[in-house]
Amino acid sequence: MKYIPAPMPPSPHRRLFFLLSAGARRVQRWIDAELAGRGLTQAQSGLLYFLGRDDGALIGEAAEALDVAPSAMTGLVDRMERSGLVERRADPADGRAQRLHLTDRGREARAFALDGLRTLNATLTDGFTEAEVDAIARWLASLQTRFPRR
Amino acid sequence: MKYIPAPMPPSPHRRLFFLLSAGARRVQRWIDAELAGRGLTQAQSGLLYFLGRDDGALIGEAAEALDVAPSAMTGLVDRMERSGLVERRADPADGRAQRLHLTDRGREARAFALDGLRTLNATLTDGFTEAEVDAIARWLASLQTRFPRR
DNA sequence: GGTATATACTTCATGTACGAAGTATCAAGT
DNA sequence: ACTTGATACTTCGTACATGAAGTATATACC
Repeated sequence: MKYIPAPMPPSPHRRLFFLLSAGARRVQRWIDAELAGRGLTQAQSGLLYFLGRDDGALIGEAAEALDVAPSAMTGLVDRMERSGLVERRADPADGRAQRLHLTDRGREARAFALDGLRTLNATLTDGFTEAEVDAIARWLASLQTRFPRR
Repeated sequence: MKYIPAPMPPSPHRRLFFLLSAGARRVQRWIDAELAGRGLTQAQSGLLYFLGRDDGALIGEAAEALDVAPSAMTGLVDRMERSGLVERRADPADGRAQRLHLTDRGREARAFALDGLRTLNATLTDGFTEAEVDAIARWLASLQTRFPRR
């Protein structure tokens, strides 16, 4: 007997929350697949994007800009340093700080990743009016203030 | 020098996608914290919810309903079986199948979790008009069809 | 009945994320 | 100079998610 994938029941208990987390995972999977050819991932594209604008940023700054925990950024940088996309350089003025820099490979990868992100963001607004997109964006942005860190 | 946590730059490259994944993580963290007192997590609340309606479902059916990979469901069930919330029972008619059932503790936990989910979903619509919520819900639901599995 | 394919699930390797706790360094106040 | 506290980062344990590959059982066809 085949299971019919009903898009999660009438009952509203899980409604918006479920749609949000399931939707985010779907999109993430899609961009991950898009980037996989170059050995990149969604999270890595975020750091590449950020460092293209803020080369030499601290790990904590990158974590804040991408809204992840500092410990998550440590791991991300570890993996990206291993694959030669970024490098850590000790800050000469502050013994605690590690400044992040794109490598040449990182800059190439970034160009590729931004292409994918551009396409994705265009697709995401497809079929919705400007007013709707605006409401959606405001709603998503409001989550940042309504569900604060800490 | 203090880093000003600009909510991710003017450039729209990462705009909606970033808001979506960051927003989903924020909300997830919030409900995880809410449930942590009872040793529950967001993902576990999903399975509790589902089994309350579909007790005796197959692992694959649960995976489909919650939109996760079957292998992810295996792990989730492992953890929840360890903490005594659900149990696997071999299907007498099909040697491959494992039917999932809530335990008594699972049923209690479910009631608690649904409370949190109810509150969360109410909060999520706060401050937005019915038309806006409708657009948001339609947009989120559209992700399922626009970014299909596989 | 015997083989081929499909199905249900598990295992493994990898990536991402969190919080709590640890280390090292810097900055302030005394 | 000496604590005291804040800051920058790392490490550790846990949870969750994926895809690829494996095992076992069912089913369909000849």
